Amino acid sequence: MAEIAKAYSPKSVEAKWYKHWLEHGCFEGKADSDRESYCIMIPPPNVTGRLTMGHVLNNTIQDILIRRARQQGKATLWLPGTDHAGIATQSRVERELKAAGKSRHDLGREAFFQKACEWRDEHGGIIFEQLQRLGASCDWGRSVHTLDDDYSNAVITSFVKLYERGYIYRGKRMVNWCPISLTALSDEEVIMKPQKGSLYKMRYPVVERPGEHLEISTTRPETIMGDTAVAVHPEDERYKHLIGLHCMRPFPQEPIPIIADEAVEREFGTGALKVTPAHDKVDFEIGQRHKLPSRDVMHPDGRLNELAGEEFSGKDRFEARKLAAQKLKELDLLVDVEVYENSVGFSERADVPVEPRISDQWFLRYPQVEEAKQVVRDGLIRFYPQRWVKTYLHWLDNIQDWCISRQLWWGHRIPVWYRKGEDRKDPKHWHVSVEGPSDPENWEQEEDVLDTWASSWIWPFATLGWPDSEAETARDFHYWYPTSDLVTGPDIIFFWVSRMIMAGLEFMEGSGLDARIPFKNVYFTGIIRDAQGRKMSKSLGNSPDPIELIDKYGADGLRFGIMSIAPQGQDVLFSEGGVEQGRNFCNKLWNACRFRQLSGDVAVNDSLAAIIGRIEPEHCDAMDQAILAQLAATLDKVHKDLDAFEFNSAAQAIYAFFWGDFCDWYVEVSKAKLQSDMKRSTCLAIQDLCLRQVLLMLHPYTPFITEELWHTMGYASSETAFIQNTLLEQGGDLLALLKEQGVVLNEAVVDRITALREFISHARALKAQYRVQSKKDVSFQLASNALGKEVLQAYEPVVLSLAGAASIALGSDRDDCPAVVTPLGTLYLELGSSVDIVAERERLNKELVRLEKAIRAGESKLKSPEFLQKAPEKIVQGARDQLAESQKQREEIERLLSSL
RNA sequence: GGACGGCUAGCUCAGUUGGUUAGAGCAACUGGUUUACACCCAGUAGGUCGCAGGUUCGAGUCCUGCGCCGUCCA
Repeated sequence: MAEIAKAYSPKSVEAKWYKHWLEHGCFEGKADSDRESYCIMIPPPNVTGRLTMGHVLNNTIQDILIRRARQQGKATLWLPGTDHAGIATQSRVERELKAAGKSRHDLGREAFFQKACEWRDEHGGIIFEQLQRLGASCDWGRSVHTLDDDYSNAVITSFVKLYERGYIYRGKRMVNWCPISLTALSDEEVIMKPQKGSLYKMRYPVVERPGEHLEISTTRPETIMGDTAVAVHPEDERYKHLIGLHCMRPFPQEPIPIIADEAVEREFGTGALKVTPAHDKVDFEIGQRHKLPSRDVMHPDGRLNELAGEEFSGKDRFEARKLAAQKLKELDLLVDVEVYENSVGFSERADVPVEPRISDQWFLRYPQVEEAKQVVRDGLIRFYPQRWVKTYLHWLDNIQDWCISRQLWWGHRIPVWYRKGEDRKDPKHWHVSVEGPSDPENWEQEEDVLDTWASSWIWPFATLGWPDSEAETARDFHYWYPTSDLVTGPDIIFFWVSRMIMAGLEFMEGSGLDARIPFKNVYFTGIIRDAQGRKMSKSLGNSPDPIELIDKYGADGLRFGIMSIAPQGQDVLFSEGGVEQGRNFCNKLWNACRFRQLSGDVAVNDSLAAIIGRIEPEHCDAMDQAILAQLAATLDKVHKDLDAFEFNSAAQAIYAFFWGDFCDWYVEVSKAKLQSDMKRSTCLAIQDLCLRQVLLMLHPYTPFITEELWHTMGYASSETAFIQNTLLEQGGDLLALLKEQGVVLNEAVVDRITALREFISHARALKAQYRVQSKKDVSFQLASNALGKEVLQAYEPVVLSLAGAASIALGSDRDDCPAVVTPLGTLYLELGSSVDIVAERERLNKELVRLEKAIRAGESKLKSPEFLQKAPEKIVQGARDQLAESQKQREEIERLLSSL
């Protein structure tokens, strides 16, 4: 056994073990038909991304799950990977080009793609190194990127299959258009934000009735030029007489019909709506119903075009808004402008208002919608916390077709070819296949690429080789699929989770839904926020660099810290204090092991049975039994919590046992016990046992330090016997093994030790209150009850050392020293000087007040016949016992007070 | 407008089917070079459980209404 340093220094330990683990293939997913399979697919981070606190939380949880699965003897696979992040990556590369005075069009499609690949290769993969620093036990050899050849093939195959099955169509539709990225976006990529704007009230002359006007409200006067009608509600008495007439669009001047449509909100503005089918979703639908022409007055980049008229052509949409308002004023058509707040959709990536725009796009009608609802509703897939089920089902109930095409060059190019010289709109002239047409010279491929999410929704099976059956065999597809748990944020429940479920159900074969679902449990993490509850963002500069935190506190410290402050399913308010606590915890663990080493060499530690074999039942006293019982209870609690994905509850249970029960109590108790030759070896065996189980329980949270200590403490049977391959017992297993050894835990023992611990606390408090230095051994006298006498006689050395006492004499009542009522009797502190009567009275009175309150409550409860009649016997008896105890203590305190 | 979540000690949060005197960590305060650990030890203080009703022998916990904060959907 090696010497252990005084303070834990994570740096070298972490690097050393990660290297060992990789060298010995610890994380390789190996199919094993004798064992249950357990598989997690990483939510692929952006290939050029850097580790964020969100990743830390998310991946620590995944690592906890997979490491625990190993401790349960399962065959495990945690498959890592990255996605190409279409818009994000493309705009980064374009920005770089722009700095060099070029655009992607200067390069051309092929060269641009090449350039983007280079950029990706240069900046990519860093996040993997960072995840390794965190200790993530992924099978790196299986890493997948969404633009890998075989993954791309899977993406294209999925498109072709869906097309063949009739789910995909091309159409000129209203889409969310990003004027910066120049691409369509899906509804999910649009963020609604409240905006302060103006509501313009203006009047359009009614053509057929000179002198009469129709008042119209709009927030977007810059689209006036695109108006092709004015709509009112058919039931609106104010306007009924105008339906069928025309009014004059102010610029460019042209009569447009006044129509009736139920989509018009009568209460909004004046109740008359200008209809611009090319620039608004609702207007587009009205236009369809009334066969109105579309006037698209905007360029893709948000500048107005020629149709808008000379004055407006070339102006940006926001500039045009001002200009249009001004022009209305000049024409004396502007009635009023009021301040108005409404929600405006913003492009998630470019953070500018999206422009509803008509364009040719590819759409997907979602497959397997009903089945996707069913599998979650019926619990084939479980959500943790469960409440997200409602959000999920609500989205599926209101599902809209998915715009899957993007006007980008970075991504999977849609596998559709158009016959040269023919009408692209007519599917008769299309070729849709994975390989492409055999006579490519006669065809032009679709320019658009697929939405990144349309490549990542097949992640759970495309990473395992689908659709290539040879690859599936090589990667043990059928062993790992369906995967076990998915860990992700609720913000991508629509983007990703629901879509993966539909994809799994659509593409996987198998009779039952349970064979086709992509995963069985979904754990939704919270969002990491700063201490003020704000989201972490680059612009606020409030997101700490996890790698700096690892350098400062160690990966284990960061992991344990974040897990103990992360409430279940709620957002996490990050503060460095939590990480510091994690580091401190690791240091405490380190020192507990170090102290164990300083206490004496161990005999045999390399199996649980061997350690238990060292316990001599006849020397296993109440304190030993109590800590063993607490250990067994903690094991059960940790298993139960982790089964329910309650990570911080399990962490707290381990913390409380290790720090509170083991270090603060049992190790302190041991210091006296180790003096006794008789008790020594049993005590050390129990310490070894506790530490071993603590290391095992902790290993999923803090893999590095536990592996290190596992070896230095001799728990490993060899260099390469890693802690991850040791099964973690249930409490019952431990009790059974102890029983075989002849150690039977008496339930009452824990209560007795609790009473003893309370007694010690009282003794220490008494000393502290009288400003006696805690190290100074003082003399006590105990007017003991039966329990006190027994306990004191049995454990005198321990009690003396823990209370910091030179002696505790059994005696009778005193009236010349401060006293405290304890479960073992009334304890007197011999001061040698006179008692501060005022202070003592104050102290005792306070205690008296507390007791009287409890007694009043107890009495009134026990006076109520209904309580006695209706409450369970156990509760009634408990109340009686408690009241009796309180009354006894009150009498004692009253006696002490009167003797002062 | 709808849905969901939160409101418990100065701060962050536990509190599982209603049951004995509502807990922990951090911060604060007092004292401490104990046979490991100051990244530590001992102790003290701090709560009308958001508000108002209701059900019940008994409510932080269940029901109803309201308020504030947050998220998502329209």
